[in-house]
Amino acid sequence: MPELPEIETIKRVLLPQMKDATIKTLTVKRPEVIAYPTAGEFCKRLAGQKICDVNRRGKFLTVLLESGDSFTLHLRMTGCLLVTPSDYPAEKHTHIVFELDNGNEIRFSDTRRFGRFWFFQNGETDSYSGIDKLGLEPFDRRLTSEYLKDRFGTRRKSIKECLLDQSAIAGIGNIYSDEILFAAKLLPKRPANTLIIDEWQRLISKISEVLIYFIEKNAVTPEEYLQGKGQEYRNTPFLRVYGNDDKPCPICGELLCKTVIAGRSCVYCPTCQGETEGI
DNA sequence: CGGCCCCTGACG
DNA sequence: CGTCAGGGGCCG
Repeated sequence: MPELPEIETIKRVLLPQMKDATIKTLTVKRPEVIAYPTAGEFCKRLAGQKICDVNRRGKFLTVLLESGDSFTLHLRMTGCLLVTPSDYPAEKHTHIVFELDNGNEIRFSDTRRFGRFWFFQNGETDSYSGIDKLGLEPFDRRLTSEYLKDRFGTRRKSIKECLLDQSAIAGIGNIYSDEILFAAKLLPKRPANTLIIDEWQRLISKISEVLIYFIEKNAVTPEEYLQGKGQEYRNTPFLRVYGNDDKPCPICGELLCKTVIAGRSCVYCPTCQGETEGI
């Protein structure tokens, strides 16, 4: 469910609520959500630790502890993190509760239970979560048209798939790949090896533009975030194509089309994104 | 690469 | 009832 803009929002909302808090105890109700090392070890190691920072990398969050230990998490499709007063009613499917020394709790809930946590001791290398296989952050200055052309320029795979490839660019998912391609006026199914340098350039500039736009649109206060159960802050009204199939294109008014690319649903405007300009 | 897996819930 | 969902991993 959440992509880079949502993860960034979660980080911004939760960091001030977690920073400098100490984890008194924690409860893991579903051991399978702890991918490394084990649920028992996860609880034992984290109890008593003080939180000093939260970082985002792609769609991952890493919580840094004063000791130098850390834990990394990925929310996958339906994962949700909330900081709540300890007497706040619990969400269904709450799998981990961190009891903090400031009267609050960090709660992880996840309907589909795809989300995962990994714990690492100070100095231990994370070769488990997949965070080490991520490509460039979308706002990295090294993300240039040359970088993408080198990586994908001779490949036939669609540019939609290129955007979803976390080992090339980290953080773009199915919603924002559609939004970025719409903004860049490029057909999602275009094979990467047919793009000219100007088109790569356009794609690059729209990647950061669209993601920054949605990070801003998603901004919420901690109160609003909690009120919306960590879900409702997502500003679907601002999406221009995703979820709007069979509705008119916001630019030209033609009906948007829906298709499937690499097993993922994909919405685009055949006119604005240039159906006629060569597949 | 496609296909199937992990899960629950919403919707047709 | 079947299909689909914004995640990723694994398998042949």
